[in-house]
Amino acid sequence: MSHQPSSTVFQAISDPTRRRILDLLKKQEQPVNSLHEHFDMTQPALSQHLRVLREVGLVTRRRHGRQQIYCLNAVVLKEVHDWVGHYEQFWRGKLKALGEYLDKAQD
Amino acid sequence: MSHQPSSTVFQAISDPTRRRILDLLKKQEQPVNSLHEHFDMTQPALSQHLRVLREVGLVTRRRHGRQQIYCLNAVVLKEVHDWVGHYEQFWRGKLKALGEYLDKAQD
DNA sequence: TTGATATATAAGTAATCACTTATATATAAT
DNA sequence: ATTATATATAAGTGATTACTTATATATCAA
Repeated sequence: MSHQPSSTVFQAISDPTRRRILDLLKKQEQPVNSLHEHFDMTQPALSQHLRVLREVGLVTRRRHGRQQIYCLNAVVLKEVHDWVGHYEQFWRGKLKALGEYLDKAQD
Repeated sequence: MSHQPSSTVFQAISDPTRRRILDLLKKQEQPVNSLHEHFDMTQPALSQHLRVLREVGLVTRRRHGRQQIYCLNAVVLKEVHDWVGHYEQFWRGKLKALGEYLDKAQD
């Protein structure tokens, strides 16, 4: 039972705007207009990014009056964390060796 | 001298084929024809994916006779690992709480 | 040198992308 | 009811993507 990680989460976070949205929601859940202040694009453009994030489950929303409050659902990122985690050993060894080399080179 | 719009690591790993290439190179460095056996696409298509990976530094290559041996350079993934790492706390708490809830529910 | 093998690049294409403007929907305020 | 506000959807566009086939380059073998 080896399922490939679903392509969609990786694709969702491949866009810098969407990563920034997540970074903002990490600090605090907030409505669209509040998020919009941080971006140099139209409101529909932002709403489209939010839709992509919603569709992969990275954010949820709830209505508050006229506003939609967007909220991070970070657990979806676990898939990415797990995948990249399998590579950690491959750079940790190298960086450690580099550090030790540099330490010695100082003498 | 104009350079190509440099794609980020996030963009490079957004494609499932390229993630599979990295997974294969994680097990062992290998030449293009060996990688190619695992994919249902033409050799040029694979070479183009390898180029993307090279351009962001995720792989290196060295010539061995007629072959080019591709080799993982995982340290580039540290950027991704660090970014998702900042979200870890947001799912860890929730999952822990869920686990405890399920434990209690068993009684 | 000639031909085979391994890989890369070039050119073309259909699908997807990230945007835009225009418009629709839902709620709130007057 | 009418108007304003907050957000979403629709339709259109140019750029980028992931592929294809055709061709170029580099190395090896005869």
